[in-house]
Amino acid sequence: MANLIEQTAAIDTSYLNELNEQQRAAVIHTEGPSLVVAGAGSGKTKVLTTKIAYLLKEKRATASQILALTFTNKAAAEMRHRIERMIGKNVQAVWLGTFHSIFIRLLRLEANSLGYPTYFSVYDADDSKSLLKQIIKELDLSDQIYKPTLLLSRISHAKNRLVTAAIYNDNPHYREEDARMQLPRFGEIFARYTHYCQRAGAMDFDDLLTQTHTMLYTNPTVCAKYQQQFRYLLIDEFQDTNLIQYQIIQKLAAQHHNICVVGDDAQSIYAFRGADIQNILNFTRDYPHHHITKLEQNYRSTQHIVTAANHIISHNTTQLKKKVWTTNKLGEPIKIIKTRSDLEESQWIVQAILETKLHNLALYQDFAILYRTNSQSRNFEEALRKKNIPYRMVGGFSFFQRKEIKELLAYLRFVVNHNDTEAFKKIINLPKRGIGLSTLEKIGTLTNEKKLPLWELLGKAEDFFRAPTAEAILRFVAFIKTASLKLTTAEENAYTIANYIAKESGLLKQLYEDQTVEGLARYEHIQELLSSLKQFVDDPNNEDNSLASFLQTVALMTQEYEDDTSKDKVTLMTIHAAKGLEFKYIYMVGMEEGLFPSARMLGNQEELEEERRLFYVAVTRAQLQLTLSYALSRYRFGKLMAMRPSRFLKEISLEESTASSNKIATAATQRTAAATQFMPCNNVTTLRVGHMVRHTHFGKGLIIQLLATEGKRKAVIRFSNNVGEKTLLLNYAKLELLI
DNA sequence: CATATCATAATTTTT
DNA sequence: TTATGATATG
Repeated sequence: MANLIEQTAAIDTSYLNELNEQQRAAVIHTEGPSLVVAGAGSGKTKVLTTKIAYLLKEKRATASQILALTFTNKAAAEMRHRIERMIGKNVQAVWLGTFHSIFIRLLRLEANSLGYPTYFSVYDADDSKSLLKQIIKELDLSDQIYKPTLLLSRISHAKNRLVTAAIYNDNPHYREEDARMQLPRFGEIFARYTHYCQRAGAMDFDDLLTQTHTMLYTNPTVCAKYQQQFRYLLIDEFQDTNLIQYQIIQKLAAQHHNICVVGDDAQSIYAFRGADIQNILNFTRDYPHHHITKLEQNYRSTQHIVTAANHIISHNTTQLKKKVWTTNKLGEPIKIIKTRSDLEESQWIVQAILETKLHNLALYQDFAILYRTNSQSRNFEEALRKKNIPYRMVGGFSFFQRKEIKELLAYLRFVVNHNDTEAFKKIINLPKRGIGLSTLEKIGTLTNEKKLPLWELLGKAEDFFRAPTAEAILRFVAFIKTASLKLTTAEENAYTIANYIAKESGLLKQLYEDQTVEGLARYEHIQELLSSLKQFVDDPNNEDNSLASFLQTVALMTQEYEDDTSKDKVTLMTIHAAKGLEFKYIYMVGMEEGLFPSARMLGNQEELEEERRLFYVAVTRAQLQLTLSYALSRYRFGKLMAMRPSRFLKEISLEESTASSNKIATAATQRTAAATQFMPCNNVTTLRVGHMVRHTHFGKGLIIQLLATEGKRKAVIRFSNNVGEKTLLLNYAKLELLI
């Protein structure tokens, strides 16, 4: 017995000892509400994962008593991985996942009482927009004024403030607002959208939150069950939660009150989606007896980077008091690069990566190029390809958003849920069955007029359509029936059924016959989807390996997440996608007014401050070196536009060293701009033996040797005009590269 | 109903 | 510039 205690203690200290004082305080304070304000790079994930391990080992919590909510799938996967490494066993039973995925799990059990089928469909943003387009058409409105994207975001905001369509239409205040926005019929659209989703047995992303909220606030039995079960709640990225998420969390924690929220107000970048930094303040107000810990020591970045980040965020007026500091070394000053065009920018960055890699013996995976918008990636991709540099792009389109994948998934969805209208719209004429736009429109009107569910109406096709159309529809219906019958048989599983559907629908055949490169790739993708489905079915950790469960899981995979981070590649991504990550060398590109901060965000102070927080996030991704670049001209919408440097560049520093190095960089590029293809600056890594350079005092010279002593890089340069050979410190020498 | 051609809008960020 | 959607034609 004594032996056992000793052993446990030994294990505990070993992992708690890796924490600093504040981190440890955050971990061992398990009972009662607790707020952890975690600065960038302060070991937030470490605290969360250690805390879960601590709860399991020390507090004897069972895995299923712990609910840990993250914002992205990637964060959840990473946490699970780290916990498992820490305690050396599988922690599948811990309720660890994104808000949306965990809520789907809760909802599935109660869907019927909420008026949905158990295996409701999940509409992604495309489905929602397509549905809105249909509604706009039905109401005979112009999609120039009633833009689907705009409508969807308004609906989303309403829902996330707990405003349903019914509440919306009852409140004259909203109608006035719509009139002001020149969208007088928005309320009507909202109501119809809600109705159609319900009728299709489908929830959109926001419904996953609102329905969970409804379930917990209206069904005391269900609510009590989960309040009882979840002894410990942990919330990651708390600053990004919205009102509805916060209220759900509160409700779930109402019995045990063991709720630990971790966040950084400086990194709140999802206000556009309804996230509310006020939630952090609300938390301290709602739980007056909370425990608070501030993690302020940064372990990630150099002093230069931490200082710059602090300067940036100090320009925001709304923020919690916090001082991020580090004992890391000073590091390289932050570089600012000016180029003439977006093309040159990409070429310069790629060249700099190659040279930094050589000089510092770095790997490609140590580098990341960050940008504000996905559309900026193209130039960089081309430049990287030209130099044969391996790269990976995070975000953009995910595997599950490929056309062919969505098509097969739509088939599967429709087999599971016969009223999934959006899935139906995708597949009814794929492959061609002679059912076109007018038939589809007629089906839409009929479901409204006859008040028939889609599936029933299809079954009665003969009553409503001419013979050839009706026959085509009935053949389709028969096929779906056969496929869905297999769902109930024991010999079949999700994989075999999907296989059957892919083959018998003609989808696979159609792709197989397409012998173009793209066609072959699409065929491969389908095979890939099928094999991932097989994996899903065979996974012993999977409680529910039904086809429906697979579809719900996959619906939330909107971001590409690859496991092959092991491969040595340069990473390209948006700042949003970079959140939570770190790289030795960060290139933050496109630092231009109108691009970053985005022109759309210049409207008000709050939006500008969110852009600034976004910049803060970008800067704090860097461990060793940060390079910021901007171009004086850029192609946008196919037109060449003149650009000005971003206001954020002025905000990074009042500090001497950085400021002077900025001057150097800028000056050098200006002088060489006219003469060269490239835009070299005082980036010392650009220099090579044999290069001709110009020094401000000594004039033209030839580099005959490059040295590095005591970490200081020097160059031996033979100057013309009687100056002779000089050894110069590259950090200080003002050199201009001549090609 | 299917296909080809033309016009036009788009670039914020994501579960 | 590119991608998507509307329109005209077969």
